[in-house]
Amino acid sequence: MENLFKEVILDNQTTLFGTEIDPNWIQFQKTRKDMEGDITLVLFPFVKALKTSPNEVGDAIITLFNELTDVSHCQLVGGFLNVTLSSAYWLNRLTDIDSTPQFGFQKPNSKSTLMVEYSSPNTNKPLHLGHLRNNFLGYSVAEILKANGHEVIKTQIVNDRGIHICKSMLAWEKFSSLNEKGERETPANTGMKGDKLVGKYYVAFDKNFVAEAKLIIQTWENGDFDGFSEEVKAEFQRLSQAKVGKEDKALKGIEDKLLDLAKNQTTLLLEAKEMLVKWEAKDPQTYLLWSTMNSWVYEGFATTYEKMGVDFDKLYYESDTFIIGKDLVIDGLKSGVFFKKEDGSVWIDLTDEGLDEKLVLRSDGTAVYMTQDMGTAYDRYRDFPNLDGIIYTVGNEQDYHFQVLFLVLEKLGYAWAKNCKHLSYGMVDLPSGKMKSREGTVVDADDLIDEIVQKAKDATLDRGHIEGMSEQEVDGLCKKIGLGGLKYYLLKVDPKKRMLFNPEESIELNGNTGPFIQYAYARIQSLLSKGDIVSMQGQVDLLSEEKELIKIMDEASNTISLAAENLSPALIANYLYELVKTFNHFYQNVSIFNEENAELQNMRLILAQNTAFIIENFCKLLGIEVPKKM
RNA sequence: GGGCUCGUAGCUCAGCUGGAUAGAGCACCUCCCUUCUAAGGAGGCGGUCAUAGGUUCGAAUCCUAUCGGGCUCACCA
Repeated sequence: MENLFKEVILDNQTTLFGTEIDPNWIQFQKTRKDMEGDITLVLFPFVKALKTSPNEVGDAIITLFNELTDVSHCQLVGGFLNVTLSSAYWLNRLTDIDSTPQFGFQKPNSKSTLMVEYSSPNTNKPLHLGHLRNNFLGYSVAEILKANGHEVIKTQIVNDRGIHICKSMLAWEKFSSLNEKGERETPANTGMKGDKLVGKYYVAFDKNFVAEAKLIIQTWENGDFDGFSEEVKAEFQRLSQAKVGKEDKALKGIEDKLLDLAKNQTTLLLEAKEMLVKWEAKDPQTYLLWSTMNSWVYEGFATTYEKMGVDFDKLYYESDTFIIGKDLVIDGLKSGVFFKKEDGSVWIDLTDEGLDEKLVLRSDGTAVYMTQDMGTAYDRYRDFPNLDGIIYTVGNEQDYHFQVLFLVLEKLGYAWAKNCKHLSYGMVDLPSGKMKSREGTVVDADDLIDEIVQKAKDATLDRGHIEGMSEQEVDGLCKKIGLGGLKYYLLKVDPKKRMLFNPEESIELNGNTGPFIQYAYARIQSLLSKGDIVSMQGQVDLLSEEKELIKIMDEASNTISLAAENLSPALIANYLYELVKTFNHFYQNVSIFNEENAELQNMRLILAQNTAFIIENFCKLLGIEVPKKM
């Protein structure tokens, strides 16, 4: 309609205004809810340029619009021209929506192949709340892109390499208790989830590591520096001096540095480092231990991913890609993109781009984070030569890293680098503050899901209405409700914003929540089962509630495009909430089964049917399941 | 200190490329279940859109500065 209005105005511009006008003056917006009308034309640009009054311009345009069949009437309110569209127009829109299979989905002409990376955990500890936001975001963005007609490859990069893995391995060898058969703890003989078991030893490493470091500080404080270098001694004395007279934060900062100094002197860290060297040299025993413990973790992750309802098409491992990255560095050295310092370390100079110099290879020739990410990207484009872009779902603490990575790839001459995007998201805070693994304030993903499903079950049993359902059905239902609530809670917030996770609120069933949306869907199903939909003649006058519902449905396809463009499932989530709220209002105020007018009743059923269709499919985009009964 | 980012109701969040009286939910207060599921609906209370300037007919939105929170500037990943 906006295009039609624009066309009509431009066609008659000289007769209307006596002069040509700038098409940009014609600005439309949705009419405010409290005003009568559907589309509003803003008249101020005309007023300013033509030096006339809003009423003069408005009246001229109104005479034009009144001749259009779909316009019911127009109203001028203080510089705004509110146009009310006819019932027939809205009924036609509804018919269009209703007769378009997969309305809003699978848009043509947008076909490209995109890779979406998400999750990318370390293999030394279980998944936590932060991973949940990451996974739900990544999965959802992948689904939204698919709905826009893109080919999508879901992937992750598994951080299976590095000192952190060695720490778990070492701790397991050193601290695992033996059972009566003389075996160390395994998932099989303890029944523990693999990732939890390995995580337990990572924690054990840290505990013993800190204890050893504190002992070392004690010996230093006693003046005993046997076996330590002069540099360490000097640094200890410098820090001890600095402590004098300091309080609170400043004191803690120095004590942390002191602890770090001592940590670097522990035999435990030394042993972990030795293990890493052995691993890089492919020492058979170390390699076996590494692959065994990693396989435990993968099994544990698989369970969690299944519970979360996410999946992947192709996995990448850092243990593979860091080698590719090293080759890229050698090539880049030859072509002059990188340069070598005296100590042998390799760097890239990005000062012209307003960034710093960045290390891409250590002086000992080993790979850093940047090296392997270069390798991973390269590997992906080698596997999928027709890839049009990669979307990295990674926390915003790595904004700088990705800025550099994409720039480095571009400098290496890869044209695809400009199509790489970092889907950056904010941390998840708890009411008690930041999550810190060292302080044990991390919310475990499995625990959280179980807890939330249990709460959903409590609420469901409390409410009743589950007569005739088997215990299995009730469990399945509660899983959908609990997980739906959790996913919606984490997705409804703008990804880039830091968010607060309130455990109480996340399981709330009222208001802007997942269960609210699921409930509306279930209710519609119950309505639909009571009436047959036949056809629509379109001969009725619409109530404002009915128009409102059609209007919001009409925005569906636009919302999917916007969400894909902005990589923001939050747009979908907030739209869904609007739709459901509008439907609830409609449902409460309009009788659907009106025996006096079969035509009206049928149209209302069609409205309900399409609302259900949109809810169901939009929920799919968010990874949320909708139950038919609640 | 440099870069990036955020600051909207008591709390959690919407507010698209500048447009009318700033929008929800939670919490608090009133109402509404003999009509298809009350996990619902209607209404009320609650705002100097961090602050100060600027651009504009018009600013929560754009620009500048300031204040406050976060992230980041590692031969960690």
